[in-house]
Amino acid sequence: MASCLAARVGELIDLSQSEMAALDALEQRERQLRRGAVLLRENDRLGELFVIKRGTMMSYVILPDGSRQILRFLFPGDMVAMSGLIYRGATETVMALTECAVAPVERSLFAATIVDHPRLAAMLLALDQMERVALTDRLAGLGRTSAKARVAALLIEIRDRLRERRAPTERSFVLGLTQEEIGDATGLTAVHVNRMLRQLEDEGLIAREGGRFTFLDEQGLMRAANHVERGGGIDLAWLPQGR
Amino acid sequence: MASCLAARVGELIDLSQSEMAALDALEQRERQLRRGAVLLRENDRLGELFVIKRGTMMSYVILPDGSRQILRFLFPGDMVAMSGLIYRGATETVMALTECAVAPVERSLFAATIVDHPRLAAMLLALDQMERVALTDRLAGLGRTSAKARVAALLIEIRDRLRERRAPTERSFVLGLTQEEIGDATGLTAVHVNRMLRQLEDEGLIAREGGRFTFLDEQGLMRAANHVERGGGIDLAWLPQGR
DNA sequence: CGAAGACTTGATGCCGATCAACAGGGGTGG
DNA sequence: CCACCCCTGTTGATCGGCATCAAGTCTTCG
Repeated sequence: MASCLAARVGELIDLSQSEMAALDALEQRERQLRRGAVLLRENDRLGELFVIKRGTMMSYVILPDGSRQILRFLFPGDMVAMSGLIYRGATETVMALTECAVAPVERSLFAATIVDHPRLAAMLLALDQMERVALTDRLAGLGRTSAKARVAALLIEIRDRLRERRAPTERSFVLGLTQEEIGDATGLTAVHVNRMLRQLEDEGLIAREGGRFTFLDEQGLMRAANHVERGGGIDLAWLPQGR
Repeated sequence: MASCLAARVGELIDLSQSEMAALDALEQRERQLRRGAVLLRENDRLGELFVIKRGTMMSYVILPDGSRQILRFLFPGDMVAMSGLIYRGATETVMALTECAVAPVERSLFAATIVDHPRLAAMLLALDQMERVALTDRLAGLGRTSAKARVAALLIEIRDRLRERRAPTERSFVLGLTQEEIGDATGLTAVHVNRMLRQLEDEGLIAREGGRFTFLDEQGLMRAANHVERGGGIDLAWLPQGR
């Protein structure tokens, strides 16, 4: 399929021909990234933003004391470096977790798309809000939940994101993260992440073999994670007419 | 001044007459809130969003175990319940910290504004990004910094937000939060917040009298907070033409 | 085959939570 | 107008969760 952005947006609304063409146009160019490659580094000046076409990435910041906080995991159809819309320098580092392909988008082209397609502008705002809610959920997790809950929540989040684009029938999935990375995302040490995974395993909530995870007791895992379901009720009736 | 949103956006770009009128139109209605009043509760169905006109508010979630995580503090010109653009139910509770006035905005009017004024739509995206960056900074703080750093960072953040709209010359400010609220924002207990404030005081970084704070050693406080300056370099040259 | 990275497990220590007690103050009702 | 009470702030004592340090295994890749 041509446009990953169109696929993402198309799950929420029916796109017009010209809207689809506009989104396609954003992803004309393509750039390959090898596993571990850095797409952009904090404070890099950047004149473009990116749409992820294939693979998974992550973004993070490094604090003065050298510790790392992973901010988000990125999947096909996600936009990267949107904060470049306002800040001159990148606010986070973005790195490929797997082989990836991204589409660079000039800011001027982005602006033109907003002007020509108001409904797409509204959808971008809406997608931003979904991401903001995901961020606040994680914020609440970091501030107020136990180590076990945070690890469980991360497993669920990644599984759900992977499912969006793959067969939802798969009983298991490959996480694709080291325990150190899980720790940097959840605010824990790699050692403690290991213990929490073992505990989840001992309690019969998950199974592991290599990097592959299986949820044995999905209900129990959700409970352990303090998981809040957000699916219930998307409402886009207010959107303007498509063009 | 009529429109708080116009004031906020106007700090970043020069608005046209018709853009200013459009933003004014969003804030026609006004609703008063008393200190402690709840504007909306998590899971409330809502058909509108709000612009804060006067006062300060906060938004939070309550976790299954009863603990509270404060997600953001809201000031005049901020938009509330933008996540209502996509979720049918509110994702956070919003409460007034002081006497407040808010302007309810119908989603349909919001949509019309986006269509008529593409540059305003782009600015809303940009403002969203500023907020997203603030959120990720706080995420990194919660995940990776000490209790003292988090409290110091909160003091700086609130001071800066208050300064945007008041005399930047004031040496001191009224925080307007209880220590319990500081704790719920930083992921700490009220007791420990108290100790951290005392420590900052003993180290000569801040002074307190009643609810009024003074920064005695701003450099030292920033260092203690792991503060990252984001001001350096706003770039909005890519924006489309105003109408 | 060697080396580096990822995973695992145990021992110990510290930061921040929890429990507890008391002081001050402001609002409310009698 | 006063008495009471609840909320907020303050400080001490103790506890526990997660970090830190350390050692060893397994895997992967050059």
